Formats: sequence, structure tokens, C-alpha cells
Amino acid sequence: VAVSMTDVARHAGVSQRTVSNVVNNAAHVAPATRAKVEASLDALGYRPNVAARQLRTGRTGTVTIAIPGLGERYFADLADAVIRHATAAGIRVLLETTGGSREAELALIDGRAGVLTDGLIMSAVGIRPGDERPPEPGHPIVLVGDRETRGWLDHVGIPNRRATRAAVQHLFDLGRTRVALLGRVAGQAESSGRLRHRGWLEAFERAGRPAPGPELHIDSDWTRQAGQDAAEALLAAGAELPDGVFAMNDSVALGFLRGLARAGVRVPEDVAVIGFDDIEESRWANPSLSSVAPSLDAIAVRALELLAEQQAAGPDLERQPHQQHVDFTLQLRESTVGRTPQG
Amino acid sequence: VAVSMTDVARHAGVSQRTVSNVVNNAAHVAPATRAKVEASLDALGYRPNVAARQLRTGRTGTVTIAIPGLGERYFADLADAVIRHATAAGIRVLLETTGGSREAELALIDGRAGVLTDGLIMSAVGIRPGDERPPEPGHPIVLVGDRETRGWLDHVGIPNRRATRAAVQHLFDLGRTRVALLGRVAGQAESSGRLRHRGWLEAFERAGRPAPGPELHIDSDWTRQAGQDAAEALLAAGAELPDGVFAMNDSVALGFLRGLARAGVRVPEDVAVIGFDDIEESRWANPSLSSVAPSLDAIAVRALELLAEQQAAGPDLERQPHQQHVDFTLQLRESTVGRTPQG
DNA sequence: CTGAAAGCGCTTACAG
DNA sequence: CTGAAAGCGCTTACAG
Repeated sequence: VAVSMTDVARHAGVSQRTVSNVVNNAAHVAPATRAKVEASLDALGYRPNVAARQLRTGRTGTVTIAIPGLGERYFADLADAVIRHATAAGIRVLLETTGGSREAELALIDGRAGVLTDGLIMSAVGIRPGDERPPEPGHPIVLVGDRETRGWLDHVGIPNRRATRAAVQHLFDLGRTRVALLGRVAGQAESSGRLRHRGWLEAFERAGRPAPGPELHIDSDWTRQAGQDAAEALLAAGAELPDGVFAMNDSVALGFLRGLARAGVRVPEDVAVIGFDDIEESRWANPSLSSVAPSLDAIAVRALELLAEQQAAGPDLERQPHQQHVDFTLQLRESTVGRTPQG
Repeated sequence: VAVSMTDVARHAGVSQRTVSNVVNNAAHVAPATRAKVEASLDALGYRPNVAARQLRTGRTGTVTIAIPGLGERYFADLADAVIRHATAAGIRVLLETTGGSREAELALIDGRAGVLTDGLIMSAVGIRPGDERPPEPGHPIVLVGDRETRGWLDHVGIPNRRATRAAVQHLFDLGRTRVALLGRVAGQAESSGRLRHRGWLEAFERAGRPAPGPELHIDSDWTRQAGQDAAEALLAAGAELPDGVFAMNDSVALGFLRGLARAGVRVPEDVAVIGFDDIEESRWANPSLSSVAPSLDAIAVRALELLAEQQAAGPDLERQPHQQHVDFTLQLRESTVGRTPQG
């Protein structure tokens, strides 16, 4: 059914090689030949067969971005950044969702289902440090996000502990002293949950303050609903409220804000709240939410670069995995600094 | 570098065909042979070469979902629905973003850059009715979303006019009479903007009310920022406020709500607001936003079915394009019905 | 600058 | 139940 280069070659009265040269814009094609071939290309409606090209060259011009799911806005934003930067470089993107399951992530890493693309960028949340093994030649892998392992795989993310310390210090600078941690501390030693927990503790330490007691750790899933429930439970318990809250991500922070608002607690006057991830909703919440903003663009660019680097390196057994940090910023909004003149 | 079936065959002392049979779980492989081959498969670490398989069979097991971008939550949710349902069926999904540009959409439709997958599901917003042409054999296409063309391509969406009438009627039922339209009426005759504009007019007509005057059409981009700006401009103008607002999508509605809240206008007491798309933020806004909720799951399932149908039909020149509607519901929340006992 | 030919790694009639 | 072989549509040394 499809028109092949052979068909075009016959139609134009040249060899298949010449058709290939024209299609791929190779230099040194005589103008007359080129014109003739292009006419045939158009006349027959030729479309390149990507599978054949890929089989021959071993390259697809496509990379895979794997995230837990698009439902969580942070991951959608991350995927968006990768897609935008890849597209700009002429690379297409296959999106896989893992549901955050270790099994699904491992299957992708070792290519069990077949390697469809030139490389894999994965926001891994389910695998454990021991699961990593050196990527096989021809199957470059870059992990992105918040883990901080010293594993076998390249990794790019933001410095979680440092970013957390900065966020908590911001609350200290505002004069808050009883700064709570909102979220669940779970997962592996190097999970973002544990890293942020440690950052919170370190902030007290570095500020020369006594370590926060357990009553300042508000346990909660990292979801909006859980955040709202946590706020309601806290208020129902009637205990003294913290005057500052560092939330492990924006979703739980937004839910918490809503729970406070419904009970008439004033933010930031009574409680100042800062989150993590800087998802888009945070700009639009009422009050708008301060947050730690990782540079997703920088993460995407760096991940794509590392992928290209691994491809170029080929089966280089000496290559050490690159573990890199990119920048973050503190987005200060109403939930900590109140309504500012510029709104 | 990679291990081929030939390598495995040599290692196991069988023919390549037998290896293929084992890998593809073909029936009628002698148990002893299977065991032998499986041992070699494991020993050598065989991974199927997807490109070769695709070249041979012409199928990839992958479909493309094309949307304007992941930044707009509605499209992310749509892509998520397609990915979830495709994955459940063992199909992988290539995500392309078009930026809503007609050029990018056309390039995908006619496969100019090469057809990478078994089919294309596209949320098209840039192409015009005349741009559609019958899909080429072997390149199935399904359009999804809000257009309502009688074009050459299969289409699945929700009945925009009917859904809009239902939303406006809901406001009438609440006793509102000055029900404004918020959003810009632009694009082709069958664009969702024009369809929703018509639905708004029809609602007045069917309710036996006089047609709304132009002062009830609040022109605005379909974005959050624009919605907020529109609310502020309206209040600054000092004109009489509408008592109900049908917004063309949730984003502009949410921005509008924020603008009202900042000025102390009470929702829904002073103004009741309903949006369109039912994006996730709407559940979490304060007040939460009522909205027309298309069934994204139904859209995804139906689109995938139509793709499969086109594949099965093959080059059937008699096949008529299928243009189908799926269900919608009205999600009633605080912005129209106020805070209810169950929160 | 162009042609004839090999081969990427599979699947699948065709035999036996 | 298994083998020997063709061929999917390309790219790319090898010649000329």
C-alpha cells in the first residue's frame, strides 16, 4: 500500500540510493536529479518508513519520558518541559506512565518490553537504590527528580535538603518559631520525603534552635484531600496551632490552606504556609501559595544532554554516572508574605 | 551489540523460527524445545528489536495522542485518559504537542514527518473544516474534542450546544435571569467557542426569554489571567453585574471567581458561576466551581475503538466517517448552589 | 555524482 | 513441530 523509495526510484528513473540522498538532503546531488526526484516524491505521495530507517540506523529520533502519571500536576509540568525542549531539538517523545510502581519502573529500565526509543528519562519514585544497574549499551537512561542516590544511573534533580532549609529559614525570617512539617516521611532513605524531613530538622539546627518536637510533624499523604483532612483534624483536636508550616509538596499545602480557610484561620497572619514544587495552581490559590520552585526547564535540558552524552559515549565501561543538581528558587506569595501592593 | 534471535538460535541449537515462536508464545512448541530456548534467551539477555518487528508486520503497538499542550489541564486530563485506557489494552502512547497550530496539526494528519505509530488521536483546535481529507490507508485518525464538523475524519466529542443549554438552564432554575456569557467567540463556524455561544442563545430562546443583549457577553480569552482581568474590568466599569455567568471554560471561570472574590462580590449569592470542562482545580477552588463535565474516559475509549475499527477496515473506500457524541454531566458545586451540608 | 548490492532483525508462507 | 529462505524499506560501504 505504502509508497517506497523503490517505487519513487522507478518513477523518476534513478536508483534507490539517489532517492535516499534527496530525501535526506545529502550534499552533492545534481540539481536536475534532485528536481526530478522531488517531482516523483510529490507525485506518488512518498512518506518515509520510520521502522525501516530505525532498523537500519539503530536510531529512532524519539526518547521516552516516564512519569508516575499526568494526574499530579508536577509530573505533567515535568513531562511538558521535556517535550518542549525535545521538540525544539527535533526529537519526539513517547510518554509512559508507571503509576509509580516499582515493577513498571524496573521493566522500563531493563527494557523488558523492548526498547522503543533512543533513551529513557524517568521520574522514578518506586525503585530502590539496589535496583539500579548500569544501563546497557544502546539504552541510555537518566533519572530525574528528587532522589539522591549514588546509584549506577545518571541523575538530575534539585538539592532537596538545601531547598527545604531555605524554605524553613524563610519562615524563621518572618518571625515564625513553631514551624511544622506537613507530609508523610516514607520511602527509601534517599526518597524526597526523607530528604525534606532532614532538611526541616537541619534548618532548626543551623538556626541554633532546639529540635522541633513530634507535635510539629503533621503526618499526611501528599494529596490535596489529605491536606484538607489534616487541617480539619488539627483544628478539631484543639491543640495550639503552629505559626508556620513547611509542606512537603504543593498539593498537600493547597488542601491544608483550604481546610484553614473553611475554619476562618488567617493565612499568613495566624499561620504562614510554604509548599514545594511550585505547581501552577499555587499561583492561583487564595491566598496564593509560596513554594520552592525547581527549574523544570533546567532539569529537562540537562536530562536531554546527559542522554545525548551517553549515546555518544557508546559502550564505555569507564563512564561514571553523573549525579547533578540544578537550581531552585523560592516563589514568595501571599501565604507567607501576605498580600503585597502589586497583588 | 544487541542480541538477535539468530544469536539465540545458535546458542540453543535451533532455528531462528523456533526462537520467534517461543518469544511470541506461539502454540505448538514442544515443551523441551521451549525450555531450551528460554534458557538461552535468559542467558544471552535477549530483548526484542521493535523496529524489525514493526518493519515486518507494519504494526507498532503504539498510538499517538496529539494535544495543544500539557499546560492546559483539560488537555493533560484528556491525554491521561487516553494513556490509561491504551495502557490497559497493551498499547503504548506517543504524546505530541502541537501548540494548537494549524501547521503542526496538518503535518500530523498527513504524516509528513513519517508515520511512527498505528494511529493518531488528535485534539485539533487549529485546523479548519476544509483541511480535512480522508485518512490514508494504514494511517487511522480520530479527532476528539469540541469541534462538530461534518468532515472526512472520525470524530468523538460531547454535544457542546446541548451541554451549554443545560448549564444555562441550571442558572435559570436557580432564579437567575441576567445570565452572561464569559469568553471569546472566535474560530471556525464549528469551533467550541461558536457552539457554546449558540448554546447560550438557544437556552434563552427555549426558555421563552428575550435574547440577551450584548452587555451580557463578557469578552475574554479562555485563560485564568484573562478571567480575572475581565472581572476586575467589569467591576471597575461600575455597570450592573449579571446575576449568573456561563463561562466557556473552567480556566476563565476560575480567574473570574478570583477577581470577584478580591472585590468582595459574593458567589453564588450575588453572582452564580458555572464553567465548562470540569478540570481538577474546579473541585478545589474556593468557592468550588460548578462545571459541565465531559466524560473523558468515554471519549478515550471510543477514540481507541474507532482507531481499531479503521485499522480493521483497511483501505475501505466506502467507509463513512463516524461522528459521535459521548455523555456529559453537570457537576454542581458551591459557585452555583452554595455551600451544601456535605461540604 | 550515481548505481548495484548487502544487510539491519524480525515474521511468515512454504516444505517436510 | 521445526527448518531454510524470502522480504519488509531503508542506509551505506564499495565501485565506478
